Amino acid sequence: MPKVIDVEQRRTELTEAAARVIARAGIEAATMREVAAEAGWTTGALTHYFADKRELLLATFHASLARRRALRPPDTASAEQRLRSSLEGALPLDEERRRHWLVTLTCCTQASGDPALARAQRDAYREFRNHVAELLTEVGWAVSDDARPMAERLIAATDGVAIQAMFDPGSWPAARQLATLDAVLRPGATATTPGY
Amino acid sequence: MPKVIDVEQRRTELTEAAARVIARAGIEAATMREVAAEAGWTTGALTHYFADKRELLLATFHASLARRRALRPPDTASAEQRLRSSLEGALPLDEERRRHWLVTLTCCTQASGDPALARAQRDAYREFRNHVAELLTEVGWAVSDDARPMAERLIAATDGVAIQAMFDPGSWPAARQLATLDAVLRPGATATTPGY
Amino acid sequence: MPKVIDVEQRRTELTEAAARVIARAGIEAATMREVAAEAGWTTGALTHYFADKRELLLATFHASLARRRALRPPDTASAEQRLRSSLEGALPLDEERRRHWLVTLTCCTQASGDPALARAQRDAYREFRNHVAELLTEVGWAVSDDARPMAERLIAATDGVAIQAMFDPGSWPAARQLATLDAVLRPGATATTPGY
Amino acid sequence: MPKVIDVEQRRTELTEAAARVIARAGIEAATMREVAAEAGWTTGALTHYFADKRELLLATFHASLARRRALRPPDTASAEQRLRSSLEGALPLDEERRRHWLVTLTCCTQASGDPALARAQRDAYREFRNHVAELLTEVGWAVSDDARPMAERLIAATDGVAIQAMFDPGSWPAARQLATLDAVLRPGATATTPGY
DNA sequence: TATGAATGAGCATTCATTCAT
DNA sequence: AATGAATGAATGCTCATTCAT
Repeated sequence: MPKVIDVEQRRTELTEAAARVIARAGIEAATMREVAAEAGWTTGALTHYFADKRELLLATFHASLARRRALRPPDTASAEQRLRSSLEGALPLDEERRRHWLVTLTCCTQASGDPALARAQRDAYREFRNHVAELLTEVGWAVSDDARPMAERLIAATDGVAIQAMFDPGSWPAARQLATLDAVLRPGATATTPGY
Repeated sequence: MPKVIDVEQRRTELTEAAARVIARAGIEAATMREVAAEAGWTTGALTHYFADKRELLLATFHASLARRRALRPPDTASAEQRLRSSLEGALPLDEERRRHWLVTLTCCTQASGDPALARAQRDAYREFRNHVAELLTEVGWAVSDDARPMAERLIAATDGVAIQAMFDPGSWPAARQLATLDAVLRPGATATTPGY
Repeated sequence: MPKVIDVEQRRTELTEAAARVIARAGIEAATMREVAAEAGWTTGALTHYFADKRELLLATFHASLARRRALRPPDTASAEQRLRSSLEGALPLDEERRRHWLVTLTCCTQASGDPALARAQRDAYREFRNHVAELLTEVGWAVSDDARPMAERLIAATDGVAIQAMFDPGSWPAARQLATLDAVLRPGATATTPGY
Repeated sequence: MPKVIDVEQRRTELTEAAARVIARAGIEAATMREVAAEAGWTTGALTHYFADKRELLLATFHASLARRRALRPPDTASAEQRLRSSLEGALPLDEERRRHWLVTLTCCTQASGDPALARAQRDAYREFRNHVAELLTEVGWAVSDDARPMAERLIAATDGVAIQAMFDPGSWPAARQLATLDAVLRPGATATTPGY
């Protein structure tokens, strides 16, 4: 009898290696050889777990898209804590989260030519939006129909900070990203524009 | 006497072809052959205007990054109009602006491994931030030190909508993106969260 | 005690699977994986019975070359019947015989670079020639020195029809191949060319 | 302006190199690298003239199939000479003709899985059969309906010798092949079997 | 005995690049 | 200025083979 292998764990090992390579050097550098080397395997091993490169990349993107969900805190936490935590998961506060943003953005740029990828990306986004909307209702900041647009505004404020932090990491250390998120979440938060 | 060629115009032609290919099929599909074909030239012609592929891509990304600036309305318009117009340039309202977002995001994912690209991207972002801050001062919504953080909040709100529109175009037709931008810009705009 | 396996029978199973693959899709398609799958085994099992691919193919070719001999009718039949039967075995009258011609021809094209194969092929041919010559003597159509050239003419007439049937199966249904063989074998057969 | 190249001649150079490799070491050895090296080029050059390997092999087989026709003597020769010459073209009398038989047989073994190849092979055979039939009529050995079956018998006798010579070259030096063809072509040729 | 995980060499093909024209 | 022939180093992928189980 051959060795017993945990196929799912091995696949995760490999997609995480792929994510690291994509984040470090871009999608063009994510060759089968390079990903295999990053994971500590040979090319041949990769093809045992993924029929071809497309399948490897699709799995890598799916894993990255699913990550926001995976990082959510347990339901035992307060709704407000869970809301903040979900949004923090969308900020490039450390190397790992920065990596996942890079993989997500790479996924986005690849999605143009790949309907399956476009669908995965859209569904992951919608799921996140619904999740935030539910938490807003739970917290009591929104009721029914208000929840979705408010979720969109919150996600916009967060992703907007995230994008700026991706474009200019020097201007956006983690503390500053968090402070900005704080200001956005503080009850009675200042309007985007001063209004009067 | 050799033919007189407008070198800059030819380079622009070629980087725009590259941008179209990148937006349509991703950076991996942006081969010298493909870009040349898209522009209606042969591979050899490309190498007359760009020493190698790296230079072509760098020029393509630079052109895309410079675009927000290029689309700004003339100074004859009112400051408020110019502010709105600058921000609208950052929304994927049509195919062209969607294309430029794809190229910008591709640039971002490539910047990890390319300091020159990272610098270009950071500088373009800062220039945009300063531009928005200046307009906010001009409009009278901000004074001195307030201007930059307010510009960041505005850009966050705009880029955040843009990112959502990139991830889920179906949910974000142009009208809805514009309406969201309107709400953000409206004097006395509602806070992100309901506040009091 | 380990299972008792009929090694020879297993080897035959496997070489027949190899022959089917070669006939169906050519020698290039005859990979270890494909042959194993055709036989209903895994690759690893193949290596228990054949040290490597070369050995498997050699055995496959040997088996195919030996086939004309294997199909001969028992000695109890009349010499004339045995002669006809031997020659019929060299015509692609059905799928199985067509398959064996394909394997034999594949063997022939491989023999150029493989002296062992060339020798096996030559010996099988000579054995067949001697067999036909003996039958011709037994039948009384030839005596001593005449037998071999006459056997060669008979084999030429048969193999020549076989080759035409391989090249253009549509023109050579089994009945027509047999009729041609009949004409060749009929006492007082018409000369190849009309002669006088 | 780039170098002017005779594309057809270059393609011929390359298919002849492919034929040499196939004849020398079999279809499996006919890799792009090996064929390119045989022709004195690099792999990249091959792909300028053939879109892929399939196209190269198809062209190689077509060229080999067309060869019998190419070797025919001019129409100025007597019909009998032309008949003999056409049939001699089908005997592996020298290295070159032996090579073409190997390529033809390889083509035959590959045709099973490739309808285009099967068609090319069948058509080449039929063309040859018609050609021989016409010559038989011209020579006066056959009239109308007799021509085709007689052509088939002649081709069978020739191809049959050819196959035996391919299987056992040691037994079939050129002189012996020619002598056998002589006997077949001699007016009043001895019947295949002794008859009465 | 038989499996299938793993290897690493080799395959067809694509690519950026060079260069004679 | 522009071409496209030619190069040779990748690339994704397949393969025969090995070996722990």
